[in-house]
Amino acid sequence: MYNAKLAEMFEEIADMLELEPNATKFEPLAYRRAAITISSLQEDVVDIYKKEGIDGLMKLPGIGKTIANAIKEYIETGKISKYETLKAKYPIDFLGLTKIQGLGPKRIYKLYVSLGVKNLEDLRKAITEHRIRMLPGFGEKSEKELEKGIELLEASKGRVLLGEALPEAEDLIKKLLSSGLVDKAVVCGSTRRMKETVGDLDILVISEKPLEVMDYVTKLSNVEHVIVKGPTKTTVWLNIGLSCDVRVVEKGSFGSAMQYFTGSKEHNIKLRELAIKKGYKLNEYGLFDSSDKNVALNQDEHFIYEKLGLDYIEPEMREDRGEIELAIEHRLPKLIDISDIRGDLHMHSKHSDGANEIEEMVLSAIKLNREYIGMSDHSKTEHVANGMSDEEFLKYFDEIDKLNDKFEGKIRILKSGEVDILKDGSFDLRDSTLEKMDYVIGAIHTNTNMSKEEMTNRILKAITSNKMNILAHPMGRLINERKPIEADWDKIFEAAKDHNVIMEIDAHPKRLDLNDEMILKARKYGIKFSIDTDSHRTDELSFMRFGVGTARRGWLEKDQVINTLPLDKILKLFGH
DNA sequence: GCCGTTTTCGGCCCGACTGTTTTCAGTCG
Repeated sequence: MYNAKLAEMFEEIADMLELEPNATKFEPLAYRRAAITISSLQEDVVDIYKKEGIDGLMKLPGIGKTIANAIKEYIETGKISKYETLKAKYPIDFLGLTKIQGLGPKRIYKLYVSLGVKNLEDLRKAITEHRIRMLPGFGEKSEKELEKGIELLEASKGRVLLGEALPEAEDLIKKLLSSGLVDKAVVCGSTRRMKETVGDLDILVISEKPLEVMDYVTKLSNVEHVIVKGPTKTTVWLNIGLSCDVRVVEKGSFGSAMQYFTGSKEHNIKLRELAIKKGYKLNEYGLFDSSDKNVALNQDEHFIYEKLGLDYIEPEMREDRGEIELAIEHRLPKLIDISDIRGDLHMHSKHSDGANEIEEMVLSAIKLNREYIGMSDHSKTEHVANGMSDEEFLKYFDEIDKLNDKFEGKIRILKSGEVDILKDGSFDLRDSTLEKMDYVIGAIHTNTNMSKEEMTNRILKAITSNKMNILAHPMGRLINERKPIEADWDKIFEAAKDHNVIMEIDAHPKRLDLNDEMILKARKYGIKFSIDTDSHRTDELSFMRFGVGTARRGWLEKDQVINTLPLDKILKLFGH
């Protein structure tokens, strides 16, 4: 997969072009846009090139003849001559150095020319020797800022899981609201878009006392230190290893500010271009007409989209993946909502690796108003998870029967199991055991490094066996920890459609599997999904919102998700 | 360098904050 590498190279070409005196300032922009396109691509550029050649590449947004040819050159020779030429002139590690807060191409070049700084190590040395404060355009303060920047970079865990970021944001908002200084406080940015990982928190505040809010934020107990502080915008470093922007606007701008700070950047750029075409200017303060009058004063986000001729686009869809075009044509999907969820089909108990008894899970589900849950503890191959044998599953089902008697009328507990799909595509339980389940969840936990072809055949065999109803966490990845398995997903989704096998959207914040991009791919096959929490303890049943957020990012509607069905319909779906 | 429901030429999103500047360039999101 060359996508990531190519995106990095284009990013560096852009950095270097910013230093070229005779390059227009729009040329770097073009390379940055190409980098974004390629890094967010679901398909391998090599596949696109093999299938459709240069023309296929040129169909991608922001990629024209020159950049398409550069991609071709890289695929065929492993090099891009433009990159090589520039790199010979600027032998600097831009990729590493631009990661430091406050350091961009121009200042990096200054450091190179005057101090010979080429990389992070050189920079560190120059700082210790106090050589930076001597430079024109730099001072003692800049030197200290860079030192801090390196520290921050090293302390940063990179992108934080949505499951950590969202609760942290909610905590900050609670504090702000109880401060008595703010009228409104909401989370925006990628957290509001429910992106699986979050680079920083964006919090938008309405207040009559912005200066006091800024002071209040910098003094919060979870703030480690202040990165920037102005009259309306403050950036702080939180002790969970994440930075947080707090921005104050006036009441009348709340709608446009929410739109602006929710992003994504790509979505916003497109929206602002559209605004210009319609004779407006869109920014965080409002939507301004040709006489500079804010027509969106005191209006909400819906108004802005409407004024630009679009249907309202839900935050989770705002990624410039075609949603703006659909909104113009009034063809947006009506996204599933958390309130549509009636059941939760995947969870564990003390019978395998869960922390609670079945009954405790049941009580927790009742509190969440679930109509039904599915108990699905591990099967025997999962030794480390204390997986159950056929005999143990029979006892498990007996216990569920008793609990169903006890909780009749309150909730229905379905019998299932997260059954291992073995290396050869068979299951590790007897057919007679599988038949006693209301539905069967199949999962791959072992031999995850098989070749793409072997893995595909393994999964296809399980799907076509007609013994399995749901494929659990299909990609098998753990965010920031474990790579997904390799498989031919087109073949898998096609078979799933033919054999009525449901794809899971595992809502655990570490998994979110299928992820948004794969859901977008899978939905085209017309298959159904199940959003499951895969809970291992009672409090994890609340992970449902992360799964629903991911489904919404994958443009799913209510009727594409089976656990929005009432009990009788879902039993019918499983053939009962 | 890319792109077109005003355009194949002439545009290209927009504003906050910082440091070292006497009026702004660089960086960020």
